[in-house]
Amino acid sequence: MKSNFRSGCPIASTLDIIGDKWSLLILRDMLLHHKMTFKEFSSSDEQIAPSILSSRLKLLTSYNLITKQKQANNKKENIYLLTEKAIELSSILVDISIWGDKHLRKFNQINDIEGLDLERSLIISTVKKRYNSMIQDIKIIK
Amino acid sequence: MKSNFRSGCPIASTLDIIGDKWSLLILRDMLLHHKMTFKEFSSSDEQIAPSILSSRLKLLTSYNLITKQKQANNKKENIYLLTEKAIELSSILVDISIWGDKHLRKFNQINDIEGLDLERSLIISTVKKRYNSMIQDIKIIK
DNA sequence: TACTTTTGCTATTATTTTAATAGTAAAAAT
DNA sequence: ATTTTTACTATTAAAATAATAGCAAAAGTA
Repeated sequence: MKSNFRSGCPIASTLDIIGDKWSLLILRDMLLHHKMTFKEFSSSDEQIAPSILSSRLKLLTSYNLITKQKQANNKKENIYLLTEKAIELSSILVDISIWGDKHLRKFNQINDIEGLDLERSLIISTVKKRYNSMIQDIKIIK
Repeated sequence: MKSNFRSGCPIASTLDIIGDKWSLLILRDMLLHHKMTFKEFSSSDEQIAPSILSSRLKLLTSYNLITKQKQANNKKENIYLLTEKAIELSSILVDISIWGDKHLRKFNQINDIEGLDLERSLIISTVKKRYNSMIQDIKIIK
C-alpha cells in the first residue's frame, strides 16, 4: 500500500494518492454512475482486477476519500460512499471529461456523454447535487 | 510506448495519456515553472529517471501535447513547449493544486504556493497568460 | 434443511512498468 | 585539445499491475 509522498508539491502529493491508473476511474464510477459495491466497480468497461480494486479501495479509505459500511438489511454487501473531500474532486473529473471529449476524438472513439455540452459550472453543481441526494436515499434505508 | 485506450470513456482515455505517475508533473514544470529542457525536467524535486522522462516526452509529443525544437543559436539543447491543447489542461492542474493544498496537509507537509489563495479563474488565466508570453519571447530568439 | 449462487474479497503467478544507475555521442565551453 | 554539458540510451533491479483461481460468509432457492 502506497504511503509516501515524493515531495511537498500539492500537485505531486495529490497525484501520489489519486494519480495512478485506477483511482480516478473508481471515483468516476462512484460520483457519476453512483456505483457503491465491489461488484459494481468490477463490472466497468475498463476491467479492473479484483486485487487492484481491493488495494485501491483500502488506500482511498485510508485517506478519507471514501467510507465503507454495510446496510442494516444486508450483511453481505459493503457500501462504499464518497466523502465530502472526494466530492470536491468533481470539478477535476468534469474538466478531464470535457478535455478528453474535445481533444481525443482523433486518437480514440470517444463515447458521447449526455449533458457534457452544458456549462461547466452547471455540470459540476448538478453532479454534486445528484450524488448528495443519492446518499440521502441510502441513509434512509439504513 | 503506450498507445491503446481502455475504453471509450473520455475520462479513461484522458488518463490513458496523462494519468500516469509523471506526465502531469512534467506539464506542471512546463506550465508553472516554465521549464523547457531535458535537464530542467530532470532537476525537479521528484527525481524522475531519465529513461522515463525520455519515454514520457515522446508520448506527450505523439499526442501533440508538446513540441520539440531547437533554437538557432544552440544545436545541443532541445526546447520542449506546450501546445494550446496542453495549455488547456491548466484548469485541471490548478484545481489539483488547490485540492491538495486544502486537503493533504494532515498527511504531508505541503509547500505554500504563492497566489494560490486568489480566485480560481484568475489563477488560471494568469498562468495561461504568463506561459503564452514566455513562448513569445522564446520565438523571438529563434 | 440442503444446495446453489452471489458477493467480496485474498492468493498466486505472469507480465508490464518504473526505478536506479551507468554509459555514450555530439555540442559547447575552456 | 581537453573538459564539461546536454540529451539521451542501455541495462538490470524492483515494484506495480494483470490475469486467474479460489474461498468463506451471506443470501437465495428447492
